[in-house]
Amino acid sequence: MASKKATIHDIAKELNITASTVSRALNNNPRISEATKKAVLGMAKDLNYQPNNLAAALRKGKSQLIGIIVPTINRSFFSSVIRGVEEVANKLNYRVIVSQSNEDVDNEIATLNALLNARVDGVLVSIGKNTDRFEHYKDLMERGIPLVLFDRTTNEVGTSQVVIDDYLGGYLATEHLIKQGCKKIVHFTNLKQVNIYKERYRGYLEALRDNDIPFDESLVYQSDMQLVDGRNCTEQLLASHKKFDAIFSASDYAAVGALQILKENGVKVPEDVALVGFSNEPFTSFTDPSLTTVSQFPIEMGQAAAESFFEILEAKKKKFIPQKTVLQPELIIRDSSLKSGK
Amino acid sequence: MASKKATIHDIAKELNITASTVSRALNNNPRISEATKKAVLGMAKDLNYQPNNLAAALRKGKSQLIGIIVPTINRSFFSSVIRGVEEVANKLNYRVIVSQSNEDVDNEIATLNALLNARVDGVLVSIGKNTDRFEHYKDLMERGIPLVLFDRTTNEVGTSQVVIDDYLGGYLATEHLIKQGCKKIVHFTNLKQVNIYKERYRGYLEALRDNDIPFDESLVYQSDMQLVDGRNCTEQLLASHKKFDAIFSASDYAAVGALQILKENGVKVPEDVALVGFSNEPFTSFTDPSLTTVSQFPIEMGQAAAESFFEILEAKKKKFIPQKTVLQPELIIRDSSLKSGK
DNA sequence: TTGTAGGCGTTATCAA
DNA sequence: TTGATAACGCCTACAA
Repeated sequence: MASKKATIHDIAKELNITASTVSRALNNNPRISEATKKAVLGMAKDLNYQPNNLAAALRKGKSQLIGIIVPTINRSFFSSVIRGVEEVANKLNYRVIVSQSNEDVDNEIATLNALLNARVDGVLVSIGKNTDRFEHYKDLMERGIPLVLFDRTTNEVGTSQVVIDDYLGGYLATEHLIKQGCKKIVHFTNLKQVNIYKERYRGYLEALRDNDIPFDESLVYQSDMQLVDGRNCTEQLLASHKKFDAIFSASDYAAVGALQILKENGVKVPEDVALVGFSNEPFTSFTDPSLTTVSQFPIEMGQAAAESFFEILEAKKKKFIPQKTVLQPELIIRDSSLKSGK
Repeated sequence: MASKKATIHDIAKELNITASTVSRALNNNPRISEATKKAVLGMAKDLNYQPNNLAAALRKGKSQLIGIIVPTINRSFFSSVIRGVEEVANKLNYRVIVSQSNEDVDNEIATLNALLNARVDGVLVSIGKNTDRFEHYKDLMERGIPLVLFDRTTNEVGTSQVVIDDYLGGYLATEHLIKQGCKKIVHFTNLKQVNIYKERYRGYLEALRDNDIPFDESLVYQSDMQLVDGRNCTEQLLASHKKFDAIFSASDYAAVGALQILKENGVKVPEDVALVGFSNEPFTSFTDPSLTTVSQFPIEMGQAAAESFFEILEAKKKKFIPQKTVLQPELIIRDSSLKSGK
């Protein structure tokens, strides 16, 4: 008896009641007797009833779907964030649709529209590196669709954000290197793009100042912060014959690139040069030496983003004041920065 | 003028035509004049019309949504597969919903039901390690809902599958080690669970036989194949004082664990022991030495899975014969297995 | 080529 | 506590 799917009408017919009653029974509506409720639930099971969320969504004007846009899903950090969102969302009977922008603004807009067409109830976004237009997000706000930005955010759109304290992360990393006795600390960063790097840089500067270490601008290298960029910057660094005893890279990928070049050139890590990355990508514990880095607690970030989303949803009718949730990062100390020996 | 969302009725009203005409214009129905079509498209743009896919889905009985279930999203391999699926799906105006089973059967069933409630048009699944029941998938088949299994599959459910030739992968890896002069090749595997490991093991055996290398069962170590398992197995291996000159680990994670223990014990890789992993996880190019491994072309696998899905969808009315798509793996040779020196 | 009418499955409103 | 009715936005026979 596969036949067709059972609907609330089928249940109603069997029980000689109406669909509205069935609907109420199924939705824990208080205006229903225990007896009929029990009967309905039993019949629902018998008929293997599966609610059609689509119909409910159409009627209610909400889909129980949350859209997430990330630059790329293929990155431990982002997939962990997604996982965090799912954990919270699933508990509240929401599902998650994921799309990638591939760091492209047009793609970001297209994918956003696709999500809207799928009638998501709201969108969580980590904006792409090159995104310089935000009209599509402002539109969203005007249309009253909940929007939460996480990790890579902007203040241009007046909505809730979830970030880690990148400033603190940069500070902790730099301070740690200073405590290891480092005085000439190179910094790899990318100040032209998203805020997160600027904040980490600010932490770096502040830690230097607090410890009376003179800032040397020539020790700051800017790039796209991929592995290959870390390699290139380190090669330039070595070729320049500048003195340095540490590198704080605002990206784990660039840090690994640095590690490779240093080793290839016989520079010992951490003995000659201490090294710290940022993000706690899984591979940082696999390198030799393992890489000191800063954990951003991606799962917690996802959870916080989801919670922010639901807060907006709750507050929809009242006026809502956008919140900025700031998570604390943690320095994960591994071998690449431990001068004190084993 | 934010007001409410425009519907086809709004467009119709503006143009003094009916909603059905608008619908036809919007859906490239041939029964429409070029003139009205142009007018409708123009007005749609003016009113910033966004189609309500929900309503269309309800009416048509299909949602343009594909559900994907993976053991964990936080794994380069799986997230790349998802990306591959997205590429194909998005082109055909389908969206993707992702869920994780976390390697748990009950979770797998729950998540499957959630996807069905979201009225996905079909499901792509990589089954969990511990999944030993398949009724929920058989149900799916009976209900005529397209199902495609990928990577971790089973033959218990008569549906299309997409896998790589794990046997060939195991063969290539082992053969490569033999060509490097290795004769005592340890194998890390997990034969109690999913097929993929059995196939890799079969490739290992066959390569040994083809090259007249005697098989020594005591060189096969079984575990859960995580990093820590690789460490444990390698410690046991060293403690046993067996002679060996290579390790072929059916998982990159276990291979990295092996690499760590070997180095900690002063065993040189590749000079003393050559090492090959499996999956081409990104970190395999970051280790020192970089890790020889087998690429499974996850993006291509995702694309193939999506294509299989659409084939089933197309053929829905006719009888459909399940297909097994087998992708060819590729050996990625890096430093960890190159005895011939730099 | 266009219009009419009905319904996809559910829920909200009103009345009983 | 339950029933009747309409509506969410769209698509599709069928009729014109």
